[in-house]
Amino acid sequence: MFAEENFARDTLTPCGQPDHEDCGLRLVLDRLGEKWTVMTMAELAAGPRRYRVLQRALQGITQRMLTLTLRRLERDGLVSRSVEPTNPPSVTYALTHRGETLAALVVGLVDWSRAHKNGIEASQAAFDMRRDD
Amino acid sequence: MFAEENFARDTLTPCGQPDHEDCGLRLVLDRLGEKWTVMTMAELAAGPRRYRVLQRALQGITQRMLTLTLRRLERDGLVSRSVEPTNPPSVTYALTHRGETLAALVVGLVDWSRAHKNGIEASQAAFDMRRDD
DNA sequence: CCGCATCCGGGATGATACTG
DNA sequence: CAGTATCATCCCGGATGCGG
Repeated sequence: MFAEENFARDTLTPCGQPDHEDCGLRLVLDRLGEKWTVMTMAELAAGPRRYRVLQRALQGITQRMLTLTLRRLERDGLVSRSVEPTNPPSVTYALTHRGETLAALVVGLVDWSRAHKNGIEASQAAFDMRRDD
Repeated sequence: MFAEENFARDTLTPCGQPDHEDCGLRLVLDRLGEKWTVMTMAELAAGPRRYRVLQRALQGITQRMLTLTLRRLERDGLVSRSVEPTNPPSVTYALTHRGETLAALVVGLVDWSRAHKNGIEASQAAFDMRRDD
């Protein structure tokens, strides 16, 4: 009870609860941690895309992973999937409103990554230097 | 140990394509995707912490994962590690300036997660419903 | 008190082939 | 074009024990 009374954090702590799992963080982080999720959302942030277009844009992704990634995003209500019963069928994916709000944050991460790429690589190199010597 | 466990090997995806700018994104996303990285940064965002304090705060983390997480953050120049040669030794971790700028974005994700937790769970339930029928 | 090493399993990822 | 299905692989991360 008094063991962890040092909880003066107001905004930053995940949830301030003993159990961090239920703050919903994992719900998002696990998805974001998947290999193609962020890049897929970034691509969709530019506008709706058809399956094949996405596959071409996300160089290196397999059909299986693209389908899997889109399904999970759809399940979370972040992406919508609309089928036009033409021949051959045409499936278009787009961000939902919820997806767009998350995508906005994701874009922040993307920008940060680009801005700090060199610095991070330098830090890593320095760190490895110190170790390998 | 860390050098041989190759951190840098598979962090870069092909991405040699002109259209997509993901190189450097993985550098950050892979780190953020790790299970404890975000919560660790969130905890450190509230102020410097000693090893044992972190372990208590991040309920459920093992020593191995805490050490691994901190090492990787240190390698990226996001966290600093300072040892005071007291007896027993005292090791304190803190966010670097770079780490603080990233932590600010991470906080955005945390807030977003909390705000959308219920909505996401509802979407998932609805999605699973439709599927099971 | 702080940190490192070994063993191991599960799940995410990948490769390939096939279908409406 | 837009997926499924199956099999193989690989790495994260958990449990545990040792060492400074």
